[in-house]
Amino acid sequence: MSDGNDAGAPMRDFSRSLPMALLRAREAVMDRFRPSLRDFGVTEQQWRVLRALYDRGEVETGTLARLCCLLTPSLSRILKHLEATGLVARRPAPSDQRRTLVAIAPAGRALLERRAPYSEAQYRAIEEAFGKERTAALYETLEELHNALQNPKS
Amino acid sequence: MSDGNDAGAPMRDFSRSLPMALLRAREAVMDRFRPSLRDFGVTEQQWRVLRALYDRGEVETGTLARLCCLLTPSLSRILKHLEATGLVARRPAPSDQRRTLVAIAPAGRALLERRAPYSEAQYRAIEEAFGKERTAALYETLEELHNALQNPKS
DNA sequence: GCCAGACTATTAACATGTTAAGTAATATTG
DNA sequence: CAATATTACTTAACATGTTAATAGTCTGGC
Repeated sequence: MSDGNDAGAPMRDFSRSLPMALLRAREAVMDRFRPSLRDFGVTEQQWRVLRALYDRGEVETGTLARLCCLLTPSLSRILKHLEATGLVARRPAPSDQRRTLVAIAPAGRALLERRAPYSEAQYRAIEEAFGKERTAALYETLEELHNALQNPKS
Repeated sequence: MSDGNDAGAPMRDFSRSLPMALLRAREAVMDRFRPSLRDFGVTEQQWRVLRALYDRGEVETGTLARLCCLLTPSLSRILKHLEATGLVARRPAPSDQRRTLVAIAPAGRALLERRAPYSEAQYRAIEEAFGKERTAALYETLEELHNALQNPKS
């Protein structure tokens, strides 16, 4: 009885679905951020890309995908859009022509700095509603869950 | 200084993004479930719909959307697909022709019961890797975060 | 009974999630 | 050094996320 072959185990209640619980919590958080994203004309994913580039400078596409939790096909389309609107710039890596380096463009930096205060204001509201210490503890817990599931023991 | 108008506040590090932290954790969890979803030929969202209907019986479309954390346009397409493949059944509500009632079909129930053991096995693996108590505590925390953000205080 | 307004579900349009296939450049092997 | 495998990115195809608009249906005031 090792890999799902136990018809006797009762099915857990749907409310005890870990993916659902994480999704519900995330949606509750995102509801606070979506209005200003919409006002500034960027999607959640486009914002993640700009945000990562702002912190990290010029990075490869693959690295950027990992940083933003995006699959490379999605990122490919997103970068095409961001490049067309002048928010980021792409160039081939000098040492390896397969790789692409991406950097935030001045217009992207400007957009990010204009929206950042609205985002920070929502973070303050969330930490006030849920508690600063509990919020910090949740970050820890989520990272530990992520780490615990990264290295399968078998 | 109430609604984002404080250019002096430093921008938080990208690693301290709550949506990102929740998303990373969720992806780590979903990586455990995706293989069997793929094997059984259903998407994550289709599974959520079948799972909710299995527990709740016949429900209205709007209720189902809330239960599954789906927007109604997405659910509309998903139900069209699930109905075409014979996994669910739809009928107009007798009392109100605007509403649609949805129920799981025998084929849907059968699919769900075939995959459930694989899903439960992954839950056991997750609880073993992360700790049964910590997992239970995380459910609590996520629900409380959700509740804290539901009723804006102002 | 009729009609303006509200409600429910769907459709439309564009962006992303997901998996598979394709393309070009680099690394590896014989 | 040539054939092959590997790597990095893109494209393709289908499903969903998100917002706006549409099409029936119901409710309440008249």
